[in-house]
Amino acid sequence: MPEPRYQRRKQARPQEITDAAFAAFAENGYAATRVEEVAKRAGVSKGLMYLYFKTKEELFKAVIRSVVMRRVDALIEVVEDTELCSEDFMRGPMADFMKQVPGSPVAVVIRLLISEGPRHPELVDYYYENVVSRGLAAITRFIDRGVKRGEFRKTDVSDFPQLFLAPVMLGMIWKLLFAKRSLNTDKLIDTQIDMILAYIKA
Amino acid sequence: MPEPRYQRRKQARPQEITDAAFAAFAENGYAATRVEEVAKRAGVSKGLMYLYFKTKEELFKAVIRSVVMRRVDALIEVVEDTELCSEDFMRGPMADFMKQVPGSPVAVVIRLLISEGPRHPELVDYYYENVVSRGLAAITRFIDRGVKRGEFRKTDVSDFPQLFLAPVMLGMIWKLLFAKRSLNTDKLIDTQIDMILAYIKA
DNA sequence: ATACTTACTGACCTTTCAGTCAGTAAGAGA
DNA sequence: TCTCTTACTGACTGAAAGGTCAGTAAGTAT
Repeated sequence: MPEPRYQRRKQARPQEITDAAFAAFAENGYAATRVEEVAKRAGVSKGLMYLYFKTKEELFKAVIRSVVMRRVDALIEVVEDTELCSEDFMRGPMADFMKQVPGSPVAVVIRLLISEGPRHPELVDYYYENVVSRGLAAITRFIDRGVKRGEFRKTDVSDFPQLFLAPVMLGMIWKLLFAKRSLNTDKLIDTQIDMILAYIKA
Repeated sequence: MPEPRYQRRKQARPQEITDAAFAAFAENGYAATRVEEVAKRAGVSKGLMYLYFKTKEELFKAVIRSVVMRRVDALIEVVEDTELCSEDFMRGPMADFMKQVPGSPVAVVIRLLISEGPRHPELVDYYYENVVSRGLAAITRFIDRGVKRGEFRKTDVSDFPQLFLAPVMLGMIWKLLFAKRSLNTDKLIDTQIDMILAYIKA
């Protein structure tokens, strides 16, 4: 009794392929990754790829979307539900969240968007609407709440929630490019938070 | 008397080709740019490309190096030669320098390095040694000088000159990806400088 | 003018890879 | 057990693009 050459798994395939593609794109980028390589990683034939995704580009979009889907709401929920005072929240859960981004799949998505984004504007829009925009809005709400509570002064910081992202972004890029020149991303983020607090505390 | 079909310009060619390649890579990225396209922009035949650069990859490296060469020393000189007090310097020349980076060729180089860097480690090293490392060192010296003069307190900021780069980096990425969602990069940078100053002033 | 060197051209070769499709076998249904 | 459906395979195709090279003509020396 010969063991079957393959199993039919219509339901599970898309995820499996998407995951394999994510790993491959993460290592080599979009252009340099061959569809056949992804197929191999997914334990599937090249032909099957085209049953589930019409083109390589469709696959790419699916990968981005699948990563985005998974962990958009983490920060937002935490921000809205906390009972800590604003300073403790920033130094605690928010700092933790920020520190964990540079090593996460988000970093890979950013890299892919930087490389391929200009030729996939709808994808960039999608990412902006679903991640960036909502994340920034959450931060702004948090700051304004602090102001309303009398914990923070009214400052420019409400208009530039990007000040929170900046060290995270830098940490990400640093890790991608200069992995071997170590940078203490955690401490960098802590210092930025110290600075912001010193600046806005009432 | 027919006008000549081409001119011989052995001396000038490399620059011309490099410039054309920079423009093409800036628009479409490395992988999506055809060598023939670069040749066309440079007003040259495809064959000639391979007389001056052995492979497309060599051309890529030459492009990065040529951009890096041109304007490394701008910041560093200014930092060393100024006679302003530290705060005025940060709000003046330093801020100006930072604001002008996101729209400069440096941004393109960063984008190319993020996309292609992982497969060209020597190039990343080259960039790190010649730009990043020297830039950071200059900032650190500047901060330490301020401390020595009694203008600044001794803080973590000396260890994280990246705090100055962070908003610049974010501004760059933002411009590359979200060009149409405007962000006032200048004000973002000013605010970061305000924060840093508030944090470190003696 | 003439001969000579070499920067330059452009047609061609070769490889690579996205995308196709005729055929195969897993597994559900009767 | 014997269909019958369809998820799946893998050899193939066509095109795009990196790289080559025999030939041409711009410029130089005599």
